[in-house]
Amino acid sequence: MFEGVMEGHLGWGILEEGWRKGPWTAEEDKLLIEYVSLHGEGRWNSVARFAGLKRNGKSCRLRWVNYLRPDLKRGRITPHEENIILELHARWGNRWSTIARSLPGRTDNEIKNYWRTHFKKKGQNSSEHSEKSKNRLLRRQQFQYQQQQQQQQLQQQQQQNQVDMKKIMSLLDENDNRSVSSCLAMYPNNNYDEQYVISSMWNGGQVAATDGSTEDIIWDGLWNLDEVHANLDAM
DNA sequence: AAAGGAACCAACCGCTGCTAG
DNA sequence: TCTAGCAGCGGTTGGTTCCTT
Repeated sequence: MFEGVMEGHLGWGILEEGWRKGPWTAEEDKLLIEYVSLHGEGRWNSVARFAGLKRNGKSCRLRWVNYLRPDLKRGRITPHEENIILELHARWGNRWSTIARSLPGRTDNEIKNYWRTHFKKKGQNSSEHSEKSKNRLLRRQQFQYQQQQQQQQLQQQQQQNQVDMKKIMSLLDENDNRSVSSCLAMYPNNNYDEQYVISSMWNGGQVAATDGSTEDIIWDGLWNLDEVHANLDAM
């Protein structure tokens, strides 16, 4: 987001007591991802030593938890999630990490930010809420409603895909000698990503890229595997 | 088209609780 | 039991983007 622009900004990207501060660069992200994929989460203070990052453990943990974790959900908070946040905040107050646990893929930081921008201010000066901001809210809600409708359609599609996935998996169990492509051909409903995951799983998780850019594919694969795991958990 | 304000988001800080030695 | 180190949490800040006027 701030890369390049912020790099030269006074006070950002500087070294303080040997630690770099400010926005993360793509290179730093890459190092951190590599470190976590090798050593797992935790022992954040070792990251600097082993990954060659000039970041303290706190900063590394925060970057991973709030931005790099592969199971993070991107995009706006949906009205459904908003309801959950409201309900849980009423119950638990500002215990953001507790609330975040009920919203898979959302971070405490994200929820905290959302609450502050949407509800805290609303509560403070609800009486003086102008017509303008009401209209703005209305438009936003309309937009979110449309998004929700789209998401529901997507979910329906995914549910159908899950059924197909089950069938594919049982077929895989049933007949190890059958080719992946023939299994996939039987269920054309699945999208490319899911087909890719199935192929990866079939190949024992090994991923090969033809153009040499293995990294993106590997991470795409991890993303998709997470989704598959989530789907399997939900079954 | 430009200015101003609101919304969004990444990142830092300080504090607390846990745990190993 | 005490203490140091670490991880995690909530609060806050400040830059960017979006939207309205």
